[in-house]
Amino acid sequence: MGRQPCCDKVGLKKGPWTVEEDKKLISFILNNGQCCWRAVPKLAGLLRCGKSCRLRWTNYLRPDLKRGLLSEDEEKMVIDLHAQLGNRWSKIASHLPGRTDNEIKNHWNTHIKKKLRKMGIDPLTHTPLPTPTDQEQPCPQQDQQQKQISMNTCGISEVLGENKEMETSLQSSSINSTDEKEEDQKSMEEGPFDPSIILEIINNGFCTDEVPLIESHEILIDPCAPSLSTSPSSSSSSSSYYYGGSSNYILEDLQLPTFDWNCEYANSMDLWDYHYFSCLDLLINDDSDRNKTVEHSSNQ
DNA sequence: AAATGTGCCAACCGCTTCTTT
DNA sequence: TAAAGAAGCGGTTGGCACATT
Repeated sequence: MGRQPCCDKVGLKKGPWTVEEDKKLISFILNNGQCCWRAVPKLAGLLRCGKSCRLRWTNYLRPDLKRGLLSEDEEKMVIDLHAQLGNRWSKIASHLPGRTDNEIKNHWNTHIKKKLRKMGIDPLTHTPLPTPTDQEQPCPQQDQQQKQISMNTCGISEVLGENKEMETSLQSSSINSTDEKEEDQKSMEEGPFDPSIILEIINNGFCTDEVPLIESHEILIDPCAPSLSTSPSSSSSSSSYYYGGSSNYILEDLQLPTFDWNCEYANSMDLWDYHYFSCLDLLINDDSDRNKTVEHSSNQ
């Protein structure tokens, strides 16, 4: 069967977005909401493919995005989720409000992977990387039983993390619905994650003193709990990272209302003027990266 | 100061999944 | 039920900024 790639059409622009294009896209979506991405470029007056518009919006322009590096807690969560779900970045992102799959994927590839390798853990399988000593010392069965106990009580990130107060185990936090249960079950069956590595890691010398074992009954399941950093005051010191940053402005500075745009709302001129000009001002004035993009684009 | 290497991330590409007809 | 189209997803790349030699 096969289809023509949507961006192969002659005359469509590629590459970094300009401020003008951003303005058009923001303006269009604020007025019309998100619908039918294929039609968006035409209706918004953009020489982009719908896919490109969707990506730009979801990964950069969306007002509910958090900017800046992932906090420690978020990182731990990503590690745990990755252990369960593998490279399903969108699933992982869905557990981290304000974060995009692209962002998490990038962070994984540039930071977490290295971190894990450095600690002797294979980021792909979440198992210890093979070492000569591993081969020499096969695990006695007794240890296996002990590992089995640990499997149910401890997430890998708790071992890896420097922060000692991991609030919940991933295994509880991610299971919110029947679908997810099934999915997670599937992931556990197929997935590479074998929590029994925890003891091996410990035996290899990783911060044994700092790893409290949590009994399964101690794990709190609160699907309604506020997610990390949903408000500036909701998380620990790490929140200042997001909100104190100089150039990562979009989410906070836009001060947009709960993100559920619809035409009626967006057509309110008062709101529109306020948000529109906030957007434009920020897009044009406040971010070095943005200017970078503009310069870059204008040089092309 | 210039050349080279490395890190990072926005954006693209193409495949998969979902929805509609 | 199958085909076609739209949207979503994950892997990869291009290019800029910064560090190192």
